[in-house]
Amino acid sequence: MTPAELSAALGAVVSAAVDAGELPVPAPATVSVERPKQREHGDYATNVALQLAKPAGMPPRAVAELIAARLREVEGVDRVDIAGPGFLNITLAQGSAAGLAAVIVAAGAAYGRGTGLTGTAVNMEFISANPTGPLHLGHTRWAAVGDAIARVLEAAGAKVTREFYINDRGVQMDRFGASLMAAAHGRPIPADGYHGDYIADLAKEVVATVPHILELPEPEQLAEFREQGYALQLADQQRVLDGFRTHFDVWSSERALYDSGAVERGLARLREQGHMYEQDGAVWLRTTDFGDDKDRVLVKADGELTYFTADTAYYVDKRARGFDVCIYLLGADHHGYVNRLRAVAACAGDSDANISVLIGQLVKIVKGGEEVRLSKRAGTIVTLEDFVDMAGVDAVRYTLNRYPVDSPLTLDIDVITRQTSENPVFYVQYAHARISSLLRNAVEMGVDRGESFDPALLGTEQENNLVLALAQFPGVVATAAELYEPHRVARYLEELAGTYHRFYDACRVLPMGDEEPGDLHRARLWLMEATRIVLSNGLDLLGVSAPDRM
RNA sequence: GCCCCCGUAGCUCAGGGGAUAGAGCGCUACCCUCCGGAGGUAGAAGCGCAGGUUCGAAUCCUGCCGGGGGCACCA
Repeated sequence: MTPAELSAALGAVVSAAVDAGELPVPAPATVSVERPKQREHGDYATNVALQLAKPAGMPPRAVAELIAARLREVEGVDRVDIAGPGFLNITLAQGSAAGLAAVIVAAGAAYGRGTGLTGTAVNMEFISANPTGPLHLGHTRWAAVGDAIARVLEAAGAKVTREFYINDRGVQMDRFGASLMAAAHGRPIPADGYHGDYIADLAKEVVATVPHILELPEPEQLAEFREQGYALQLADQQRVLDGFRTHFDVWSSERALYDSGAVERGLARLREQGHMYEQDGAVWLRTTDFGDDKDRVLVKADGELTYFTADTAYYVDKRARGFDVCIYLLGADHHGYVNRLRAVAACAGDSDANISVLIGQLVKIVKGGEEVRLSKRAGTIVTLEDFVDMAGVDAVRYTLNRYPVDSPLTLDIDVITRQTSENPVFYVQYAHARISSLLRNAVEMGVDRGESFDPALLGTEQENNLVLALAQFPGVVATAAELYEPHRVARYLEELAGTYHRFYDACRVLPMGDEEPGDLHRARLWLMEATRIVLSNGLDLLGVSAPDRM
C-alpha cells in the first residue's frame, strides 16, 4: 500500500464517517498521511482528527477514535493507534507495502513520474546572460537549477521548453566591442568597458577570424569587433553549457524581438488592455495598478524604447507562442523585476498563474578560507568552466541542486574539489554503484530474482524502512514540481541512500558460501533493483549520472 | 529612505502549522570470516531577540537586531 493509496483509503473512511452522521462536518477535500519521525509512531501518521475536531465541535481524541475504528477495517492496515493530542499512527500489515518493489521494477524509468501537470506548456527561462563574457559561478547555479526544474516539471507531465534570452542589444554591446577593439590595438580598455582577462584572448580570436579588421575605419571596425565578439562569445557559452549537460530548446535574442515585430505586437497588446498612458513626453505602463512600486517607461521622450519594453514584449511573445506558464529564473540582482514582471503579466490581461519569477540568490565561494570576489568587470572571476574542471559536472550539478535556490550559498572550493565523502553526491552515487555491483555479482552467481516474489518475506525493520522510503519518491517528485524545488529530490536521495546503506549493513542479499539461493535472496534482489531504479531516476531529475562503477 | 533574500549544532546547510528540530563535515567511543568500509552504530552540541495568532510555531503575522543584494526615461 503506497502513501497515495493509504491517503485515498483514509479519505474514503472519513467520508463514510461523515455520511453516517458520526462527524457533523463536510468531508475534507483531501486528507494526507506522512511518515512520522519516530519509528514507534507507526509506518504512517495523520492529523485529520486534529483538524476536524474544531469544526466538528468534538474532542480530538473522540474524532480520532471513530476514524480509527473504521480505518482498522481497511485491507492492508494492521494497526491504528491514537497518540498524543489525537494523531492516528498507522502500521501496515507485513507485506502490504513491499509489493511496491515489483511495481517499481515494472515501471523502471517511469517510476516517480506523474500527471499533475499533463497538458501544461511551460516556458522555463534561465541564465539569459549577456553575450559579453564567459558564464560565471552564478550562471552555473541557474544552469543547474533551471535544468533540474525543467526535468522535474517534465516528470510531472508538463511540456517544457528551455529558453535562453540573449541580451544582445543596448550600450553594453558597444562597450564590449570597444573593449575588444582597444585590446586588439594594445590600447587601455575604456573605463566603462570589460576588463576581464578573456577580452584580450577574444580580441585575438576576432583578429584571426577577420584578418583585415584592424584596417577598417573606426566605426565599422567597432561594429565588426562587436559582432564577431558576440558570435564567438555566444558560441563559447553554448559550448560550455553543452559540456554542462544543459541544453536549450530556444535561444531567443533581444534583437530578434525587434526584427520580428514582436515589440510592436507587445505594445499593441498592452495598449488594448488599457494600462498605457502618456506623461512628460514619454509613454508609461501603469504597473502600479498591479503591485509595482512605480510606473515604468515604455517609450522614452526621445522616442527610444527602453529595456523594459523588450521585457514586456518578450513576455507577450512567450504567451503568444502558446505557453501556459512562463517561469523566469533570475539572479538576485534582478529581484526588482519580480513585481514588475508580474505587473506586466497583469497588464497583458494574465494572472499570477501564468507567470512565476524565481530569484536565485548569489553564490559566494571561499577558497583557502578567503572569499573569492566575482566580477566580470574586475577580471577575477570563477567561470562555469573553471568550476566544472575543478569538481566535475556531476558534483557541481548535484551540489548546486542540494539547496533551495533562494537561499544564499557559500561553497568552499577546497571541499567541493576534494571529491570525498564530504560531498553528498558521492554518498548517493556510491549507493547506486554498490547496488549495481551487487546485482552483477548475483548474475555471476547465477541467482535470478525470477518472475515474482512474496512481499511478506521482507519484514525486517531495515527492509520495511527501505520499502517505505521508495514509496515516498512519487510524492517527492510531485512536490518538487509543484514548488519548483528540485533540491527536495536531492535531499530525498540522501535519505534513501542512507536507508539503503543501513539495510545493506543489516541484511544479506546474496547467498553466503555454499548456501543455496532461496526465496528471501530473490525477494531482496527485487528490493535492490527497485532501490537502484529510484536512485537512478532521482539522479536523472537532477541531471546527474548514476554510475554502475566508481 | 524604500524593496528583496537570509539569521537553525563548531562549519556548510535541510526542515510546506504537528509528536523528542535533522544531515554531512569536524570531535569522542566503537563495528570488517564472504555481497564495494567511499559503509554502519553510539555520544556531545542549536532555532538572533521580543510580542502576537493557534489545541500546537523553526515554520504564519508585527517590531527590533545582525549579514547580503537592490533602487534609473541604464542594460
